[in-house]
Amino acid sequence: MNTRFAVATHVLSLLAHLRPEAVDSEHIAGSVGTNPVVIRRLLPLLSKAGLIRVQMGAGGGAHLARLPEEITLLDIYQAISDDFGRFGIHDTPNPACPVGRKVAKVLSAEMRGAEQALAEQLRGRTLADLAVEFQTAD
Amino acid sequence: MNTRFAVATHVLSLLAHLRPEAVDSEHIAGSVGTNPVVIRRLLPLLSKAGLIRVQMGAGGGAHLARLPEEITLLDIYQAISDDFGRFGIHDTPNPACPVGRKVAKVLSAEMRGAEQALAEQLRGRTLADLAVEFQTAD
DNA sequence: ACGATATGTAACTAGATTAGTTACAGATTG
DNA sequence: CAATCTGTAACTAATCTAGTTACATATCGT
Repeated sequence: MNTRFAVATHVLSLLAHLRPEAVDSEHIAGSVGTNPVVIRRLLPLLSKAGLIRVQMGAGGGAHLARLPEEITLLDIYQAISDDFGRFGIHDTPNPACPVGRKVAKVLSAEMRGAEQALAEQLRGRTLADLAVEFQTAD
Repeated sequence: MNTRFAVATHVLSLLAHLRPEAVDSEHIAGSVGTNPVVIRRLLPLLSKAGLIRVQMGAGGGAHLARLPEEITLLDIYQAISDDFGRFGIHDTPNPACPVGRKVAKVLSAEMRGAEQALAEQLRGRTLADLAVEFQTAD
């Protein structure tokens, strides 16, 4: 299973919690429960998306580049998704069949619609919304 | 990549196209461009979901159990999704961390919301809608 | 300048998942 | 009873993910 979205959201929630302090990959990994290298492979993706800033060297680490209310779950989803889409389409349909000839075009349109609905939901939730959830009683 | 949703939708669109004729797995596989066994592994899932009826033996095959306008893409999506979820959650967060302690609960709620938005979009599209797309000019 | 510290990244391993394939038992038809 | 078709087991190859070790590079503080 792909846990990158969960780990990325965990990391950013942690950075929001400790803001504006810079946190190193070992500390983050301790909270996530994984290896620091797994975190260090994730940080460049979040950095390129403009969600965090990372500093190398002694005293370095990662911190949020924006306010928690300005980072949506869609930002995170897009940052860790290479291109887009978790729906795959089979690649060798039969062009001699009326269905096979157009299935790629028809299905990709449907999948775009589905991804769009997913994206709109994620766009409506921010790290600040999640922070409230983290603070409620168990 | 997971192409089961695409293949399942292809199969059902083909059965809608050839309705009410029963189609065997070899014929279906010829349209999809795969091995008949791949299709035969899919048919029981669609059958259990009540989308098709399958008959063994000579002259057998699969045919739609409902009208195309009564089969939604959500029906298909749920039929082929073992339990649920395109999102995975990492399994060993640190319970000593305020974020790690609640991350599974908070994230699963967000993921449910995202899946729900996806489901609502898929619920609004039927095999009959797709049939129109298959019939438009190239 | 230098030593300590932290990221970025390559390389490798193990495990899970997917699709494809062969083979065959069981069901159904005529 | 012979032909046909599904259901399913077993195996392979390819791909993906996470975890791990190792190290080059960058940065800070003294």
